[in-house]
Amino acid sequence: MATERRNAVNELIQKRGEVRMAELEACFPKVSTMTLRRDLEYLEREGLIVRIRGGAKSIAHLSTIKEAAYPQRQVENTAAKQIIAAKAVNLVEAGQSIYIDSGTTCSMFAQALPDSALFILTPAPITAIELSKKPSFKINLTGGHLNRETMTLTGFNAQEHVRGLNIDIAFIGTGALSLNNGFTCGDYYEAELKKLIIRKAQRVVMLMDNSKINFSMPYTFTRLNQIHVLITESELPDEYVRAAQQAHCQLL
Amino acid sequence: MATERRNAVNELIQKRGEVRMAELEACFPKVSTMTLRRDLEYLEREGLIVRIRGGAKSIAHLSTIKEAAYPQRQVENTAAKQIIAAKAVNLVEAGQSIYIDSGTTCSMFAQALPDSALFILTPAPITAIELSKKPSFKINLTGGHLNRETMTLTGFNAQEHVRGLNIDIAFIGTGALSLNNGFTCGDYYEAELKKLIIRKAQRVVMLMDNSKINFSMPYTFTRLNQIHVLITESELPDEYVRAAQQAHCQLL
DNA sequence: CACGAAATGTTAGTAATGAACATACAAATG
DNA sequence: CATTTGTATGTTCATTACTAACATTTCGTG
Repeated sequence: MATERRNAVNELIQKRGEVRMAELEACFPKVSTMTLRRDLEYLEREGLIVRIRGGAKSIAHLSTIKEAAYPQRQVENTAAKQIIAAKAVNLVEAGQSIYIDSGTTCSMFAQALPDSALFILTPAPITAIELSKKPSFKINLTGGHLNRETMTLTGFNAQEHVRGLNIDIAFIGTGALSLNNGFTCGDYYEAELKKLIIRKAQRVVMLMDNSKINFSMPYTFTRLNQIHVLITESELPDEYVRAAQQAHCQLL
Repeated sequence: MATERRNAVNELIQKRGEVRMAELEACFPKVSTMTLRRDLEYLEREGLIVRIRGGAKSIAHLSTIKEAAYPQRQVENTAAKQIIAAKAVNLVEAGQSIYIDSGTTCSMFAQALPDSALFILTPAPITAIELSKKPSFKINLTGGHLNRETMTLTGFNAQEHVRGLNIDIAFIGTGALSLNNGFTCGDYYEAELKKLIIRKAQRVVMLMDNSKINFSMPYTFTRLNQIHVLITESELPDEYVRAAQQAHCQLL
């Protein structure tokens, strides 16, 4: 039957992410190349795959949504963010209830988490979708208005939502850090949400790559003395190390 | 400069979604085909595009995330759903406040909506992300627990959230329709949310492809007499047409 | 200025593709 | 029951797009 084979072809592509024509022919020796070609044509029309020269790719595999979501933003400092994510993962224990903020650094941290029993709250739909691939997570989105710039949910509803939950550890991202203004971000509502989370969480962990240092953005949402751990990819400048020590903020 | 041109090529692809080699050559007459080819190769390695025979596509455009999210689901009826979506779009007017349910049919409808001043509430993070590409929309997510099976937000929080909002038109999807059990779906919490929305909305529009007819799923969430419009891709069987007439439900 | 490295251009061979036509089979029609 | 229609498939073949390999230019750096 035609549709059975098509589904089989589709499944194969979804599973592998990408197949060459030759592989397909090997898997389906009973039908001709042309038939498989036509199957691919069909699946492409259905929006399940893209045909590339010599084979086809699964669209699902391609859409590691990052590009879809933060469109114009450059892909910067991936390496640094990976380091930060790796450090942060060690702070989490199975069974905990954690909050993961929006932003690329936090999103990488989310992806680095091992599949274990965790309750995860996040205001980032993209992170939620990524997380949903690991079946042990219980995922909760804050809800509210979706801010296009940051792909973050904010506003009255988001805050209402958070009030009823308990958070063991909050992993927060930041737009900037300066000695004068502390941790700052560019959106009022996001700042408010961060403040609320920081107040509610047992433990607050800030994830920040060093490129954020010595800048300020409009809204201060916390300072070194209110957070418990600050994770960066490498050593901070001396004045920040001193400030952190004074504020009893652990550096990782 | 090489990087400038690459960025320009990338932007062009991101803007158009897809370009043919010939178009690229027309846009960049100063460089050879081969250079453009190498640019595409580079952009592909960066994860920004996929090269297809004869040109390239933007990954951002492809990540019509639907498949990323409903992974295992079989290939179904895209054509039918497109027809339904096209019909439904006509019911919406600028300035309205609408609810868009989760599910592939509703998601296609969402994508078919023209960019106009609309307040849109949805329990589907995927739909929210899709919608965020159209800048005139005000997008609101219900929040709550993310159900992996359906990629839908449900639960206490989602319902709390909805209570405070006013909806002009609700576009609802369904798992099945039968004469005995009415419209049914497979998840208790989703059924509850749908019920609530149907109660709150001024007008209720059901989007359903005909393959859903004559089946039942565990939870009934509404019946023909509670909805105002039922949109399908083609004529319904006679007994359903009669039932709809009796229930004063418009068929489109 | 000279040198190597990177970017670009040129060419030619090849492999993938799609169009056109042919066949087989099933369903619909008379 | 014969005929028609439609769908799925196979086969062939010309076209085209692609890559690899090599040649040339441009650029940056000592």
